Amino acid sequence: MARERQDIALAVSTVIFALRPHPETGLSAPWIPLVRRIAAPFESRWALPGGWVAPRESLEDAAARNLLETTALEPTYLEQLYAFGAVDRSPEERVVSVVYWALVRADQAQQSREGENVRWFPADDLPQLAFDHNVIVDYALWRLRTKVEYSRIARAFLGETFTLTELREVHEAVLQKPLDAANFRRQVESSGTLVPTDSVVTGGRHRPPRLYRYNETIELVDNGPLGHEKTGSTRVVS
Amino acid sequence: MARERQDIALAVSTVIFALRPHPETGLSAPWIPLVRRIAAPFESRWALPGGWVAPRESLEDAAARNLLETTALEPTYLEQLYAFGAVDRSPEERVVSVVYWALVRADQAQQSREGENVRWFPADDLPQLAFDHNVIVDYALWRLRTKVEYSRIARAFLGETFTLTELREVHEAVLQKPLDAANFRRQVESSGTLVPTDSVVTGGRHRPPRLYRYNETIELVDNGPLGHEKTGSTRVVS
DNA sequence: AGCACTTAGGGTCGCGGTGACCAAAACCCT
DNA sequence: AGGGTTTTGGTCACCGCGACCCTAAGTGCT
Repeated sequence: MARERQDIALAVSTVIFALRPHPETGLSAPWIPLVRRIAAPFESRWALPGGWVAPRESLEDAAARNLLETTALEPTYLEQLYAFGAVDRSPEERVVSVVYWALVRADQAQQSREGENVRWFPADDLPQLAFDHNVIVDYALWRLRTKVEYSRIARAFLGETFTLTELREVHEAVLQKPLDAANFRRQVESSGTLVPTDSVVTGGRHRPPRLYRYNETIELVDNGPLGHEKTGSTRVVS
Repeated sequence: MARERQDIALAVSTVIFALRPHPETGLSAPWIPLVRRIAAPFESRWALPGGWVAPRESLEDAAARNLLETTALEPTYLEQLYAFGAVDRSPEERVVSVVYWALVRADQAQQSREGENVRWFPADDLPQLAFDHNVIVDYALWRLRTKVEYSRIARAFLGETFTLTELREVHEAVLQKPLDAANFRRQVESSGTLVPTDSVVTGGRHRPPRLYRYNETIELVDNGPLGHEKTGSTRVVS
């Protein structure tokens, strides 16, 4: 089964989500960082951060590396989204892109050097992007919204401990709709994914809320075909 | 952003499901075809059908083509599963495999020339396969089972029209558990995905069941990022 | 013809989860 | 001390689902 030269370039791109106040509503909403292309094709258009896969790194490692290089971000969550392989996605060259999606905390997003070539945009209000990247972002947004309801990815937007209101606000930001505080509490309590700590947060002019942490002994519903083993050198911080 | 030679081979493999009676229980269950490798690495091991992506064909087209070439099958359903890209998946060469999963009807599976190099196995009882293919099949099976509950993929195992009992038996075969006939009926009826025809099936020694067909006007819940547009020359038969 | 048999198809009922809404608790600030 | 604000718990109607029962309508046998 000898193989001829394929001349198919293998790229990795990542849709990175962080939560920030939306410029219009003022409510927290998903934002993503884009990089401005400085070469053809689609020169000067905004595009997803990405790059080529090195010969001796896994796809996930490539995604994490490109993320770090272009936006200086280390995600708290990273998952494969889809492999895009239409023949005419890129003019001239044949490029297959394996796209990942990632979540970062707001404080991490602050650190990312924003400038002429990297800028954050509200995920629901993007300019026309290079390649098929608008379609990709829409799909990533759909996955984020469906998955936040049955998985535990909201933790990736939060610190080690958090109040139920903070967790609820993450869900509200992702789903873009208000949730009943009391019902939300019961849901997460009965799901068993949360463990109450002994501490509460004082200082607000209201009843001090309890701090919770995630129950590490519970499995994620769906963490892909590779289960839990981290491949290669990727380290997902908790 | 000049790119060096990557020397990463891009392959496509497919997990093909058909329903057949299980050798032990006798009940209908998922089977998949495997091909025997005739070259290193993993020579003489069973493996998923697949091959290299041609420079000017989409990933989906490549999957459909390899399917046809190796097993003479045309799937009624074809969807991307995952891109596997660990560095050491294949000894020697660096191979990234975009894996698809497909559904074929039992009568189609009959046609597939079975022989020394192609054989069907019960999906839950496989030998040790080449590469990471055991993991891949397990993941595909998981996807099939979760998706049959909220999507309409069961139609891919059936003909144009079918009775509710036939549809239920497909679900039972996939989920490997019996379902209540009355409750199943209400579920699919209230979902609106089915349209009753005027015909019934006579000949059985019992009340003749009505034939149904799928409601084409209803959208699939999740058909991937590319929506419904068929890319390239892939023709998925109905 | 009539009866037995078999599957189709419909009815009922209890349970659990969800959402809408209300009420109390606990803290801060004035 | 009292008002304001958020947390936290309670109630209740509703819906979907599963378990279970019953009737409908054919075939084939006697």
